[in-house]
Amino acid sequence: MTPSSENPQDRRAGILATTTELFLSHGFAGTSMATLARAVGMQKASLYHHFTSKEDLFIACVTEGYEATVRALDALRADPTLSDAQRVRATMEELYRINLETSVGRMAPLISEVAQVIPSVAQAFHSGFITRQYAIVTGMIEDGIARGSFDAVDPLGMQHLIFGPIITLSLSREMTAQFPDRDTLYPVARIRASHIDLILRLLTGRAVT
Amino acid sequence: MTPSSENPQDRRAGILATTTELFLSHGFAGTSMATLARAVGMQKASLYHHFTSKEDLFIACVTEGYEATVRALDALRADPTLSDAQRVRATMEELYRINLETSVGRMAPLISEVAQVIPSVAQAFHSGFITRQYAIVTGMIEDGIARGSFDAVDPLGMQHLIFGPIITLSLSREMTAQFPDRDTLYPVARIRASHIDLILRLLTGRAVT
DNA sequence: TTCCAACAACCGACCGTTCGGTAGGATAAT
DNA sequence: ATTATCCTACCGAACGGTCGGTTGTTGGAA
Repeated sequence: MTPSSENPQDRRAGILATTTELFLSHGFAGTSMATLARAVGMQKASLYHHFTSKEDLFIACVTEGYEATVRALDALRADPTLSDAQRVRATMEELYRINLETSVGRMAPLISEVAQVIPSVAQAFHSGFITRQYAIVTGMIEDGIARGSFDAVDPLGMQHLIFGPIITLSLSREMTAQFPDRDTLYPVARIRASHIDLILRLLTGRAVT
Repeated sequence: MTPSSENPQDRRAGILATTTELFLSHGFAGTSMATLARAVGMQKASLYHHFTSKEDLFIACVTEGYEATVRALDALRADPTLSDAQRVRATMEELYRINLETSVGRMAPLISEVAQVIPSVAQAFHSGFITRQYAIVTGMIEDGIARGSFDAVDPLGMQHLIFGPIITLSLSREMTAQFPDRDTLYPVARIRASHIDLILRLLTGRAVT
């Protein structure tokens, strides 16, 4: 039959994008290969032509795609045109975007589901995505403290104070995805603004930049 | 065969405790009724004698058990022997216990997995557990502000700053449950102490009680 | 330019296994 | 004798995965 469309690189990316959405909404065990194949417009056997197993497909969904997000954060950390407070603000806005709007950012609950069955994917996700995000932000705060821009706060505590509300907000919105009043329960813009304000207040002692 | 043991109330609670652990570690779709039955020491058909369906069993796991946890928080809020700062500190310590050590506190990722398939359970969990936790803490902060004990911070922002790191820590520890260095990556006692300290600093302006 | 082997992509049909759930009988306490 | 509890045995459906075979594309030899 026809190669269906476009170039093979885009095809693979398209399959991953579609299947990732289904994994996110129905879980790993709750999504069958037949369902995935139908969603990308092919038969199950054809999907097995592209990926050797369901596990292989899932690992590809998780690992491919977070490289770009981490690079964006690295760029912010190295940006010399920003003040330390501006850098933290811009980074937090990017973290909200990554963890609420990209599929890789919404994958943490999914990873915890399969962590016991496929331990390697938990390792890869944690070291490749989570740890690197943490390191960038923690380094940013330590830089600010060293330069005298920030108060001498505990970087570990600040790290959890920055990431905790963002990741939990992502999880809360997944959990309430089909609630009619989700945006009232969890208003992203207002929560983000308040969060950033409070963090900067802690870092710079009262000033809101 | 014999009624196996003890009184029927404890029996049901025992079944729920065991199956909840399995649901938590392998997900809803990833845990079969046969596996659950074997874990509680009976045959699948016998488990169906106690619960009419897998969904029924799961809903019981989620809904039964969070009443006690919410009552403990209510008691803290009403305790007149505590200062406002002490009350927040004691409440946060209890929140860490609930969300890290009790099974109901670790269920958020599980709920998000089944939310699309069983919408009612997401509704019940959210209104019966999440919303009530939030309301207690938010009310506590508003009380403190009204009494002049706390600075005039945004209660919504504070709510997310308090719950976010706790729920995320719970999720992170689930995700890294089988990592050999989990307690080094996520040292609960140190994170909790730092978290409480930073929250009180925001509320009382610098003082650490 | 033509031909054809090699190849990636795809399909319908099928494999053995496991799924959630049910029927009917055995056991044991009351 | 009744009732609650548990069992073995079974059902149709769905699961992950494999099979042999068909199609369009491609590139090099004639």
